[in-house]
Amino acid sequence: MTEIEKISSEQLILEAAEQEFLTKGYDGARTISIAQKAGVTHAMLHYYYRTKRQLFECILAKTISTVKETMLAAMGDPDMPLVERLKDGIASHFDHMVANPLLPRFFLNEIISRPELYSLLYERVASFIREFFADLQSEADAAAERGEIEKIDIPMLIISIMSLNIFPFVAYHFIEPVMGTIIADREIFLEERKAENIELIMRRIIKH
Amino acid sequence: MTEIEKISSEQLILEAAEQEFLTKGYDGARTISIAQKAGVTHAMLHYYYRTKRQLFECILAKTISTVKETMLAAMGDPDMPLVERLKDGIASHFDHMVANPLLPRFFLNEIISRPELYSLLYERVASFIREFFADLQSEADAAAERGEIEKIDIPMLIISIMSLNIFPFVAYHFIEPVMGTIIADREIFLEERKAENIELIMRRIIKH
DNA sequence: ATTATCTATAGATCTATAGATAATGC
DNA sequence: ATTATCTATAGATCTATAGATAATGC
Repeated sequence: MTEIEKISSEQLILEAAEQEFLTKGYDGARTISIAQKAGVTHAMLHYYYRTKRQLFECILAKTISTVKETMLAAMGDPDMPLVERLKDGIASHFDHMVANPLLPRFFLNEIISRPELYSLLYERVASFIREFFADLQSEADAAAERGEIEKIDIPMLIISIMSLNIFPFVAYHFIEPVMGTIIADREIFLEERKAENIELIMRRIIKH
Repeated sequence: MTEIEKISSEQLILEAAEQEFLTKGYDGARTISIAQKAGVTHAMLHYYYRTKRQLFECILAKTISTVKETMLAAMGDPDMPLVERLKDGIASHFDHMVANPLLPRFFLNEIISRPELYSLLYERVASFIREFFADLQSEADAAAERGEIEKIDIPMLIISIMSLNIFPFVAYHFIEPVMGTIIADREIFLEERKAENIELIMRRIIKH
């Protein structure tokens, strides 16, 4: 067999499952559809992953590690000056959204709205998020003290950044037709949107 | 019977269905759960609404009219000066979110991700949204001409406002633990959040 | 006489498994 | 000998309906 044909059924099922779960959610996903997409019989799915739930958890694990990478990227470089660091973090975070446009909706629906899953995730990231916030806040306080920026509340600022960066991907289907020709080219729109988000946050913190 | 007991089964089912569909979505909703919540036998649900789908469409109609009201409120008073009008519109929109916190997620998931439902809704609101945008844009251009505000692109500004106002409700369960004590009191947080969103948009358009 | 409600069950749809058969790696 | 795959079907879960019975408004 050539290398190209060598993609295992196990892998094909995983990829099909990712697409199915990310677009339809756990409840809406069908194991039969996954098997069809993967081009294998339905029984194979159970052979490799036993249950729909276990297959879902494999996808879940993938998304959680992607989200962690995104969070890390969004933290920017601690050695940069605060304002540059923020610009950089916002841009990186936005780029991660572009690379994984289906993740936000999936994540908000399947993890956050299920207390058992969410508390599990939360335990893993809580401490390092708190550290990150404390770090940023002290830098922000120092910069404000020096008169470089407005006095800002970091948690509030982060919520603003997340709102601006994530919402367009959760609501893209809504935005697209309403905005009309402005969104004719998705790539151009996303570049403009990224710049706009940075502009908004910069104007919020720069002294006037 | 007293007035209090007089709530019809038909109405009880509708209310239970609203809660079920809004929290679990169409796929996750169970007609049995709805009947249990309503305190009637399962057969009653089919007696009044025939199918799960038809019951869902009743709820859908309610949410669509609520969303329309929200949009109208968000447009603010056309007779006000632009800056005041925007402040007012943002605040009204946010208040509508507070009053209907489950709607954004439901709307984004159940309507926007289903092309057939979305195109139906879109046809109804497209024209009056376009009018609204054109109106705002010409006012914004005039104000920019007079040097009162920055030159702004209205569709982009609206996306920013929607992102900021809607995201906290889609992601509240995520925000709550991450932000920790800041969100100890939901009402206070939401008031602060509303003020912050207005501040962000104002700083974006005011000349510096 | 019409409307509302209940019990019991059919029907439809998915997930999961059993058991036989084919393919593969030592 | 183990791993992969297929067919056929069991099992579980929901939605929907049939048909009998009770409540209600003229």
